[in-house]
Amino acid sequence: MKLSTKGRYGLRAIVDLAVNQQQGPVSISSIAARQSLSENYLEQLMSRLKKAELVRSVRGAQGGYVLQRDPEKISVGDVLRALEGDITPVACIGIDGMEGGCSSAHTCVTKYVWQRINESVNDTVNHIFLDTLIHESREKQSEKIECPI
Amino acid sequence: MKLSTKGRYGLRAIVDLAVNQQQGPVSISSIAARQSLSENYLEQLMSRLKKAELVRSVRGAQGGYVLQRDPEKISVGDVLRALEGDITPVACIGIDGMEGGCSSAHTCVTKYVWQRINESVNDTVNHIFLDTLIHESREKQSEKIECPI
DNA sequence: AATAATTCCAAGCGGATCAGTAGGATTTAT
DNA sequence: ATAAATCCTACTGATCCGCTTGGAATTATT
Repeated sequence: MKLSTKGRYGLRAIVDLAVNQQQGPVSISSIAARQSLSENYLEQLMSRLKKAELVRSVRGAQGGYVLQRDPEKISVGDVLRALEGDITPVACIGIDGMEGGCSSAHTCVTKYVWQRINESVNDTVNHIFLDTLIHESREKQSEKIECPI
Repeated sequence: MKLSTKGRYGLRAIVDLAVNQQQGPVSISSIAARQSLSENYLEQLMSRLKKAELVRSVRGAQGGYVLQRDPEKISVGDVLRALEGDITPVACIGIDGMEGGCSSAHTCVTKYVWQRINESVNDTVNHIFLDTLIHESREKQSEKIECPI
């Protein structure tokens, strides 16, 4: 029931990107440095975010990535689904139609449970947007700077 | 973000157990047969449920397992935690105190997200109890029997 | 035009975890 | 005494995770 590093690192990365994109495209190397992530691995995560049309890339020197939508229009759910592929708790909920090859889908008692879990997770991640995380990030950053020690 | 087969099979198993315990202890072999599970594997799952004091075992011939509490007092959360060990979405939420060894816990922006996901999953699984699933199972069973074909 | 900075792409790889097997020891109803 | 059951531990094959490697393509800067 754990989120993989794709989701964990990737969300941190896109928040970092959102916070730092004022001065133009944000490079993988700068995100990796600030967030202590492997550049090569992060590259693969950005590729997923791009494929999901959450970010846009600028190639060549001084290139990098920019958000493709306003932060208030990108939900954590969008980001996690782009990174993890499918965040349903069991396979039979995720795939439409074939129900994950489960032969007893219509008599399956526990399916009710998995659906409820799935709904509650979706409700949560679909209603947290990047702008909220950005604001929180800015506050924490200033806390850091104002630290008396 | 997937539940392992421990949680999936185990919940099915304990519901099966609850439905069939009227005539005395329910054996692993009978659960395995009804639910199409490996006996040896199921044995390991029952061992976890026993360690968590959700079921009680009766050894020897005609032995098996019985629920240790009333079905309305066993939540799906109890069962899943017994089987999966820890159903928090990321490690830093689960372990008290040390926060999973994360050095930047107090400045971590995404932690807010993981906490919200964790709360919503817990809210869901802690409020579904076995008696609900038992009733549903009985209904589906009778549907099956009444099937015209 | 050359260089350096960058994204893009595909393949490989060690380690961990999962799902299940195997084999036997112990308990107990019949 | 036997058979039916739980109990316990160790092993194993497969899969996935997290990450690395190596290079090709693009483009701003000099």
